[in-house]
Amino acid sequence: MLPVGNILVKEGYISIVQTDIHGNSAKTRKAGRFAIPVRERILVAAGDLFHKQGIRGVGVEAIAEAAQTNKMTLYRYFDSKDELITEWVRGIVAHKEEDWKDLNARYRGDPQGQLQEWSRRTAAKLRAMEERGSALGNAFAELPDPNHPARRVIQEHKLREHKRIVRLCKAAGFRDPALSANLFSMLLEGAHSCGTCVGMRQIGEHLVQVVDLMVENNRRQ
Amino acid sequence: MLPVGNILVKEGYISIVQTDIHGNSAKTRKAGRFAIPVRERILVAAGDLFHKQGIRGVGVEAIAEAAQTNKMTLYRYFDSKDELITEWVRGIVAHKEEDWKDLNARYRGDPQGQLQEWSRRTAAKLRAMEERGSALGNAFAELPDPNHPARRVIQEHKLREHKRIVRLCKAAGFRDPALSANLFSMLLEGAHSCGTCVGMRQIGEHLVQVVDLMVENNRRQ
DNA sequence: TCATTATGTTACCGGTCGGTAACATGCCGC
DNA sequence: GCGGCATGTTACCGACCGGTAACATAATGA
Repeated sequence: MLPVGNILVKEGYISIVQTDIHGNSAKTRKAGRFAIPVRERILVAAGDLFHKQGIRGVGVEAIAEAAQTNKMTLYRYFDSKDELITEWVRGIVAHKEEDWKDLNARYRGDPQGQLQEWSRRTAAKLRAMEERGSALGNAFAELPDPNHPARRVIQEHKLREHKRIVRLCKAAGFRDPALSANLFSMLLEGAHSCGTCVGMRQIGEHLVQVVDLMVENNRRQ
Repeated sequence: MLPVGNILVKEGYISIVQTDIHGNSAKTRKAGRFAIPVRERILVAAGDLFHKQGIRGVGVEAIAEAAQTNKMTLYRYFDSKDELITEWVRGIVAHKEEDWKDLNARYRGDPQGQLQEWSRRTAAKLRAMEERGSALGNAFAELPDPNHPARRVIQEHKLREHKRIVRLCKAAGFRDPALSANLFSMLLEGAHSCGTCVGMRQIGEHLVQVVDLMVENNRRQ
């Protein structure tokens, strides 16, 4: 069991526990209050299962169980499974965009630095990933319906991300910003799929190397 | 209706027809023989639907209908849906490896040329794709079970493909073949996901440009 | 023509899934 | 302690899905 905050990972399933004032774990109490509110627990559990077993491969019942609650409560917080999926995706996207903002704050006025640091962070995520690929990428593949709200959220996010990269390439003075940006995007996206056969660690390292080389080449020219 | 050989595409579903000696379409005959054998028709229909609606999003009944046959006949040719999926994946993989062989024959002893031509062919496929991404990539995302035969087929294929690229990079005399090969793989794989937000045409063109640049740089050095 | 073989038809099975209703139980603030 | 409110429990519904059995029909070849 690997403690991660209040979330314990056990046998591939997450379970969320809490100890009350007397040190009794929530599991021993019949209906104890949890440190993490239900809604969030459900989202965490859903995300974990969605990512591991595929969105369509996991039922709401299993999600509720993994979140230490039940189906009824789940449906009191989410109108439907599709809404739960969408909310989950929204969370990931929000987190990534927070990451971009943080990057922008730390490397203000240094577009090259931002690109390099982003590649380093991506490499770190790849290293921590192992096995199954990108959550957003998989979700996108699993939701073919162009009208599915979650799919739209992913699509819009990818577009924003790409525009951000184009902006950075322009600011960094790349000779052909559109081409450079596409190159960066292809590398960043491709690393996830390639990692499954080359190994996440190596692909991460090489991603960083290539990005560093590109930036260096651009500086010298 | 867009005629593609004996396969007609209508309203997103494929239907396979044939005219007999007297010019009567198979549809008018109650149980006419088809030019394309049932098994192949099922595979084509399954592939089309799998790719468009997702593997888990389409039922065997719908596949049988799209193939102008019925569920019973489908199960006479395939033991299970999973086997049908696997057979379909095997077909795609075989086709891609044929493509590699053809490349090797046409550009024998010219590894740079092979890499460039492969990028051009990939770009052409991207252009013809539009909308939904790579069939293999999506299938891989939709089959999380590491023991699923289809997943293994994809995995092994990706590995072979990557090894082939490494071999080409070595033969082409790239300074760091492992890194160059990973770069190529990332580009090739990433192009499919990026295409959905940048546009398949542009991403294809830029893919070719980048690969050409890499080869050129390698030649000059 | 007749028997064989391939295909179509219908009906069904068990299981799962998303989603809901009705009610029971616990928790907390007053 | 009591009442309101969040949560848990159980049972259920209709729909769909993968897969099978039994039988009917059509094409083919001898």
